[in-house]
Amino acid sequence: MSNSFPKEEKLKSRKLIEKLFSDGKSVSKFPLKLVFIPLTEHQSTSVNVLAGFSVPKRKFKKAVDRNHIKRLIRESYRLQKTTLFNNLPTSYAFMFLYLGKEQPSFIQLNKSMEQLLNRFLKQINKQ
RNA sequence: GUAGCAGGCUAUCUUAUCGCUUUAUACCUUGUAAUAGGGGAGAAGAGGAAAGUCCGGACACCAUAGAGCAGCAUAGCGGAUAACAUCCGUCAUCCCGAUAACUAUCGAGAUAGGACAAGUGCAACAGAAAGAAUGUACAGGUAAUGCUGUAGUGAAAUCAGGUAAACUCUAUGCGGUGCAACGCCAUGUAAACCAAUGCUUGAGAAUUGCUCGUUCAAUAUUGGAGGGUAGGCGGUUAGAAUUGCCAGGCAACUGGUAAUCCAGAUAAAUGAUAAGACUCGACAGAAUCCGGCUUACAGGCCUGCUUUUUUU
RNA sequence: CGGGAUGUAGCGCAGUCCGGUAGCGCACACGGCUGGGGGCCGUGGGGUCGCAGGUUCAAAUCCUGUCUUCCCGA
Repeated sequence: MSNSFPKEEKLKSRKLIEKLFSDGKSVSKFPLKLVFIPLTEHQSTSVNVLAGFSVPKRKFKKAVDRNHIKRLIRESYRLQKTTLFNNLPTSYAFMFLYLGKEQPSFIQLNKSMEQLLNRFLKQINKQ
């Protein structure tokens, strides 16, 4: 049950996304980059994290490739988000970006995701 | 059997676990009930090109949608179609191959294929001369003359010359904007909206590129409830639909009948892991919906024609 | 979803409207001026005009299709 990734946990609001890119901070571990921003109280719901995924069109011209990479990232996030939620004090909005130029394998992506989330937690705890 | 060409069909599969989108019965809770909330067994879930956006429609709104000009598109003839620049048939012209022999027949293919007997323009080099023109050599001819033939230049040389994928003319068609169209709800700022009345001006503004025409029009009073904002719902998938059979037609296609329901997302749903099979898997991801065209593309299957080999 | 531009020599551009010779600058090669370099002067080489097809006697130019790159609007 905890591994599911329903609609409510997806980042959908256009305003929130714009605010995320203008005011948000970022952590990166090649080939992934995470942009995040804390959610204010009235924005936060029962959900811990709102997450979105993006692959630039400039690097992957074919829609099939972009879709596939987004699916891989989403799958990797879905499998690892439980441990993240256990250590999070407040709610956040996430946007994952893919920076690489080639099609990744799921195993590589999974490792990168693990390291990326650890770096994120460290940065949070410093503050 | 082999190789090639053309056309059509197909587009890896199986199992388990975790997850995504749509739909959803039983069930649980509140409640008299309608209903509301929870729940989630099961079912369904990208393409032949979903692509390029090159044509044609459907559908929606705009009443300043009218008239004229301009502009754009099409172009043998006949048919199909909702419509088309698509498709089918056919004629003509051109090209290739075979037969046959200097002219036809057969097969395969290509064609933006109306008009230069309305006007305007254009034709490098060569050539006397490229269109209100005339001339060299030889020959012929005349009362006389480029009057006639041949040579020569050129893609084209006197003939109602060529050229319209040159302007143009003829015929036919085309209102504009596009689902982010458009309708509704919620939130909520503010007087930027609408109607009526009255007043002044006819300046200015609006529209399809232009003209005509048309419409609006400062401010004030009264009345109405509108305007902006991508937050949500509808539009949104049952259709010029698919499949089978029968009938009509040379064909494109049409009619009848039976059965079926076959994606509907909205930062945007198909993936991951493990195992197995084979021929080892190409190009590639729906976004309002259809009909075409074009482009990309591994393998497999079917049909027809041609080449060559073997057997009868 | 809609609209527009671009492609010509190694690089940057003109020529395309209105069809007949492909040109300019930088760079490159050779020669000269100088004792040498730089600089200047002269000469020269180098282009499938993105690709395919068509119209035409003739196409970078006209027409059709297609590909690449880039930009704009919602």
